Amino acid sequence: MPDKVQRVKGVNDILPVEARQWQVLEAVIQKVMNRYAYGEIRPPIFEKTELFARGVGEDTDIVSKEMYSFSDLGGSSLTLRPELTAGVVRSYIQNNLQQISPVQKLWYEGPMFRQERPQKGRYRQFWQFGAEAIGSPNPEQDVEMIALFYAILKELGITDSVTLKINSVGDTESRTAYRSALQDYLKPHLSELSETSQARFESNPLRILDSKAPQDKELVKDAPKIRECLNEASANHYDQVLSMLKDLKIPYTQDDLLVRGLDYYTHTIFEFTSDALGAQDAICGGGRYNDLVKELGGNDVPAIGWASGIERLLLVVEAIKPMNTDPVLDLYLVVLGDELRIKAPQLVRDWRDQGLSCDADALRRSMKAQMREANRQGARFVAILGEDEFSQGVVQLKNFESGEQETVAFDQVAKTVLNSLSERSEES
RNA sequence: GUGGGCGUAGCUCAGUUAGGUAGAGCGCUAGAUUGUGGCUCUAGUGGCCGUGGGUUCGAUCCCCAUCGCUCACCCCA
Repeated sequence: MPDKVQRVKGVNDILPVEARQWQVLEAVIQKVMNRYAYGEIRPPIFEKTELFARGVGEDTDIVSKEMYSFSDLGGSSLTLRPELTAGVVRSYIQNNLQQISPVQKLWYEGPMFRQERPQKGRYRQFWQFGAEAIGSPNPEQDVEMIALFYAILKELGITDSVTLKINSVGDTESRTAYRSALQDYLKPHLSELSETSQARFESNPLRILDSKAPQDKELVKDAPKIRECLNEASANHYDQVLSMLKDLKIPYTQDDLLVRGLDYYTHTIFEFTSDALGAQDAICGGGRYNDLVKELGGNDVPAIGWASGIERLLLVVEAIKPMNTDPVLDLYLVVLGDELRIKAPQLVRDWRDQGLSCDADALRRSMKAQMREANRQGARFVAILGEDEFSQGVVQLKNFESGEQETVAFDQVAKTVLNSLSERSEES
């Protein structure tokens, strides 16, 4: 026998049982995005490698070591998207969306690809949904963005196990000032820092703040705070964001050490983490990126966005508020006697056309086996068809919950089932 | 890329104290009930014990390699 072909490392199959959870989550996402007036955008799965190099940043981990890049037949270097902000911005610029409206509120959902070592809640193909609001420089836009994700958490019933961490890196002037202040503070202790942090001292000193090396943490405790270096405009922006979050009663933790890994952030940055997860506890991350549109060749347009990992979010849901994903079927047709089997397709087709979820056995199994199958599929009704019933154009319609059974004509079956089901849902 | 743990039935796992070619529960199939599911009872199906090599009369067990899974580091969703 030939070897079984195995799936690629770090990816997974979403089987029907799990897919039902995904469908519920996706329905929640779509509903909330509609309420917040965000429109869906579906950029391609792959882009020119250059887009991510310029958009995400050459020095980031994502670009320097995690991308799935390849050459196509024409010799272009292409890359499976490792995140989608760069793709959305590219699309915004290329399609002149600014001309349609000065503010574009967009959302997306789809698979992303990063070649990292897999672990719990981190996969090489993973799904993100996210939102980007391009056009407004104002703090109310920041707050709406955060409220948007918070609303999704609320719908899922998991706000209690989630923490919002927030910080500001300010505008370019503030960040430059802070960079020097931080370097001045760290310089005398340079040799005490971890190897990676020493390497970052010149290239990206802010990242030393979120280092997990014990010696770095010790030093960083007394380092100057970004907040203290914000210029007036940046400080005002941030204060207003926090004040509006209080108005909306969205709890947050001000985190002076929060510095996100991507190069493009300015002003507000935030992260939602969950205590229901292991080491990979971030379920949503985002922030303002006022310079990215310009850097990718567009006009000088401010923007803010976030992205959330679906696999991780579902892990939290499963731990905190599991969904009921038992299968449900309106009607199962049980046929007795092989001569009648050929009548089944037309009957179930008609009932399906009339709006029932309906199934029938195609293995010519015994009645007992068909009844068991109906039970397995969560059938709420079973229609039993034998010789006598067929000659009279009727079925025995059995309510699978109560066990009650009545004789119903073929063309009345769907109506009877639908009436009964709608009565039941009104009661509950 | 670095380190730890683990690969035995579709799933969760036991087991070989010290090497003699394997078990349970769940699931699946069927019967008890020849036209009535769920509960119960009974029986059955199902495994080159991840793969390759070595030691041995003999390896699922010991040794080596390899692949895979998993957790953590780095970083991130």
